[in-house]
Amino acid sequence: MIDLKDLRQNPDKYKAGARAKNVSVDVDAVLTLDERARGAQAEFDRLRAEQNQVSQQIGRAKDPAEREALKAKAGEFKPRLQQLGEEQREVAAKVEGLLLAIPQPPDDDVPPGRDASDNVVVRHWGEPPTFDFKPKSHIEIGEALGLFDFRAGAKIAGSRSYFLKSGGAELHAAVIRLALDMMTREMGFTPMVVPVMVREQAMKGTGFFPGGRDQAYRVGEVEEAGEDVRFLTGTAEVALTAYAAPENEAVTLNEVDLPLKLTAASTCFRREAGTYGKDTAGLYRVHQFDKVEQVVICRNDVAESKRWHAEMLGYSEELLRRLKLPHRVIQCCTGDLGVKNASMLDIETWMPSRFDGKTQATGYGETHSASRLYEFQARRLNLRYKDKEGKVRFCHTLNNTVVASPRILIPILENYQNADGSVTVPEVLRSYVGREVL
RNA sequence: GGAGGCGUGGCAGAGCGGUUGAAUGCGCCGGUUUCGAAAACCGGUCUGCCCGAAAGGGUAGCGAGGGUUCGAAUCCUUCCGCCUCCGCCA
Repeated sequence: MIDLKDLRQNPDKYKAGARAKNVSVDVDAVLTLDERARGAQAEFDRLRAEQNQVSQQIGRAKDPAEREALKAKAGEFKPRLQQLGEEQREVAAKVEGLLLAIPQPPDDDVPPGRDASDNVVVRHWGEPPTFDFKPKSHIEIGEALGLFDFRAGAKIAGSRSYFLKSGGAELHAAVIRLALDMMTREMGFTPMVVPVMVREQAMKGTGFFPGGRDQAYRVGEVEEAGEDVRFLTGTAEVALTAYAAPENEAVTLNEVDLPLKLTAASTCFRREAGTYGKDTAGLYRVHQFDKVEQVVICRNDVAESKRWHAEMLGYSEELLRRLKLPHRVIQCCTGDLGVKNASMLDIETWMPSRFDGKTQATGYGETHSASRLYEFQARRLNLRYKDKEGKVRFCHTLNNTVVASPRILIPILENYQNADGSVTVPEVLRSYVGREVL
């Protein structure tokens, strides 16, 4: 949610922002409607003030006849007030609806571009390995070693489903555990176990709805709101970010409480609607996976947000360095940001099976995504804190993947494969897996 | 699944149709007092929107939404949450 006041003052900023993000919105329509809503509100307030005065006289009046006369007088305000109230409510709801769709303008440091092809490589780490044998894909490796079973997955749960087995399941648990341990023991994040089935309000508040409604699985038998309907989250970001937000208007946080550094491993559910035919084989694009997510809720300070963004990106890079997986950092261009981000950096990890043998860029697959949202989510969630001067302000929120598995198993299996078909377990995972070779 | 109760400011807790943004206590901030502190005393202490340069004023808000009424924290209604008892299941 963007700031309506700011939209009034700087409409061009938001028009340009939407254009840069390839989102079409009618900013002027919002402003026109907003003006109407405020007009109705102002008149309502004025009339109401008059009515209140008369009403208070009724309370004080002793003489019954006088009371009746005053009642009649006060009653005259009613129809007009009702009409104005209705108009105000109606128009305000429309404004709210439109406002939800207006994207957060990209930050100045985001390169302009149409889509993912205009993203900018920021840095590389590690050299893609060369093999003196014909390297296999993770699918071939895993099937040969009995690490997973796609046929059973499809039979039991449909396409894009899988079973992890023995070494595959162990490797999966190991990366999740490694990531959690690093974030909590070394980076000072608070470990959380969070709901993955949430109310619509949490999805809206974190900015996934209304835009991403078709990406979420809905749980519950009844259509009507309030009747046991929940949504499965596609990331722990939803619960972790909404965690600190009160359901009422009350301020819960104080500046000294910030920053909140939260991490959670959670199962993530994604419908992957509109991706038919894309990455259909293997572990790359699946409906259900586990992910360790990091969320930071900090003070309303652009410089601090930027610092955290870089910091959080660094944690994920650190994990990949420990796993010794070659990767590169991508600054997403304006057109690739989505509605809610001010800036987003992805990490892509080397996956030999994706490499076309010619263009190196083809060998990298997305494994991480670090978002900087400023007030966007906090406004929707009403996530606020009291600063040192006692002023109530919206928090800033950020999030980033620490690791998502089984997707991360693709680079692990493919980069660590041996000529004999076995896979060497990365050193940092050995204590978790309990052996050196799969 | 059935029956009942509850939801008020940072916290505790009154109010149950009339000038109540809301008594009282605690906490917090400022002041007086003190060599300093405690205690005591005095004052202040919510948020959104609108008007205003500001001081200030108007309006809305007592879990959330809707309704009744000249007027609602107080009545009705739907939803959300919590608690107690019974049933069911672990």
